[in-house]
Amino acid sequence: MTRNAETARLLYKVGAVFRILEGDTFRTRAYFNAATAIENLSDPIEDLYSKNNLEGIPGVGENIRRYLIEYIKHGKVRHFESQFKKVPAGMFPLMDIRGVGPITAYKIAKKFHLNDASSAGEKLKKILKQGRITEIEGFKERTESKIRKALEVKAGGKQRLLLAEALPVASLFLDYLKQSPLIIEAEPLGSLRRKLPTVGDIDMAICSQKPGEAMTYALEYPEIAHVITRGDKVSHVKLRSGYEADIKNSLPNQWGSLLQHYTGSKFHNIKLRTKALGKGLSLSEYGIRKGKRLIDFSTEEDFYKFLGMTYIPPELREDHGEIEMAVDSSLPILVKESDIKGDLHIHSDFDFPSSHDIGSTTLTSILKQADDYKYEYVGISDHNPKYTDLSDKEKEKILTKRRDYLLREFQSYEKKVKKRTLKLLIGLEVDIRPDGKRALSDKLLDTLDYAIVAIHSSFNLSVKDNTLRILDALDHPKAIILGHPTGRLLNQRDSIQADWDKIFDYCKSNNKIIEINASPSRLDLPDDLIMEAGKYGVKFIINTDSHNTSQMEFMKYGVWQARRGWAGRSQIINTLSYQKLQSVLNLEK
DNA sequence: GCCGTTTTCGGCCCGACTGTTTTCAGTCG
Repeated sequence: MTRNAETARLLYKVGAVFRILEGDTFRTRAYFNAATAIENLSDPIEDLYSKNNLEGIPGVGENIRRYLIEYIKHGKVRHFESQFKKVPAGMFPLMDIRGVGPITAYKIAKKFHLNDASSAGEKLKKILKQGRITEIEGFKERTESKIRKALEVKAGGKQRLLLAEALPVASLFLDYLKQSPLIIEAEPLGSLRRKLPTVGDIDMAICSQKPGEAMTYALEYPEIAHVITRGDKVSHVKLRSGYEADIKNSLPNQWGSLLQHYTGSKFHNIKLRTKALGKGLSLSEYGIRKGKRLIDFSTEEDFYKFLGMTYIPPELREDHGEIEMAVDSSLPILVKESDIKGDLHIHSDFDFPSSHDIGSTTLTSILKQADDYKYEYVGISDHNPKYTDLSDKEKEKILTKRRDYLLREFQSYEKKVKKRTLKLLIGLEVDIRPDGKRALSDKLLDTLDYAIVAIHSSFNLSVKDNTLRILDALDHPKAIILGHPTGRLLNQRDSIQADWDKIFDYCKSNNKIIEINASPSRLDLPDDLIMEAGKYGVKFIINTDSHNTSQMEFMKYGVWQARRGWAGRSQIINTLSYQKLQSVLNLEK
């Protein structure tokens, strides 16, 4: 568990205790809100603390901030510890079960003396087996079976899905839904629609004149393993693939309100509704209530327009200032997939002693794919030759051979298609060594059109060392792109620690380009850092890092990621024409 | 406990679904 997740969990626990001890739902909500906000931070909370930035966390006020500082400094909070002693510790793990909140967990833990967090789960299973849950007042057989079912679902649960794993699952579901004449429209919702790099479950909206019948049809989807909750308006199911899905239902005249409501994010909606309340308007998935009148919205555009705002693209709906800017009509015009004119991070199948994996498809098929996408240029950037084991002479030989091979293939492709529109650039992805040296000599670097420098080892260095090694590695005219900057692998490896302000400042001053790596398991730079870099005026390039031709379609994930970071076309250099790109990369004509 | 285009006091997004009761509490997103 990351430090942020641990901190969030602590606050959830405290909130739960206040719910039990004082019945104060608002104080509980305050702690839960703070916990959610910290969970969603992408900077580690200790970094914010050391930069004196804790004030910026929404929902964290003076009191919680003080407790957080105590927690960061000492690993615990005295006030919290004394509160925890007043409830059985076994209640907390029970709250991880769907449908079990603070009060249910407390009642179970209290009744059966679950005073130890580590054994509470096993003890609960035993109690369920013996059918003893009904000994608690107000708990009948249905509650018992609900908890039992939730435990089964939890046991078969999976971690968050990559967006690229979720979209195909969603798309099959959409195909099924759209087959029915009852269903006029179907759309993904939630984090899937906001294009978060990972999503928790697969939410679907359906639009029908006969919502009840449409829901019945949706629940007959053969991929549904079982229905967890079922309603005319909302149902929750578990798919055979192990993933959970929500299905929401709407009439056509309320379709816009429904999409808006369930696309979220939660923070975006809370801000929107709080602001609307000030004008005497109450927002819901059914529309906007003004006094006794409910106003319908069949499109989201009309919904936002009624509130005096321009349309806010789903990728921006995180309460990062988009609501205020939509009121002023000052939202940025975001980059689109059709703006992209090339991809400079593609690995070819040229076979040599490479420091990392080589690509698996020929240059010809890469060029053909690029032509299909109507690109103006592609750049091949294989990994550098092995750093050790090879002499500089041998490396030079390899790189010359590679250049000859690529040019020969390129010319033969041009002849075949009888046109000369697509341009080829020959680059290289060069390792940043732990000490900041590049894994290629300056002399060989000069033979390239450009180099992408990137970290591939020693991810756990200090903030200072990582910052220094990145700045050192960029200090050469050909080392112009910083590849997958944080090195994160979603669900697998955290981002490196570095002083990003310093790096962005350097990039802006020295015309270095930051890569937004579109590989679905990377999506690196993270969205909040894209926003941060954007404030410095740094330019980006969206690259796929393709190791075979089929991965070139990942460009759309990079574009979505850029949009989540508020990036417009003018900030992305691979929206430029080839001529302008040459000047950005300092290429001789 | 948080927070401010009715505010430093007095509200706190909004509604669905479930279970146990018949008007509501708990949980979820």
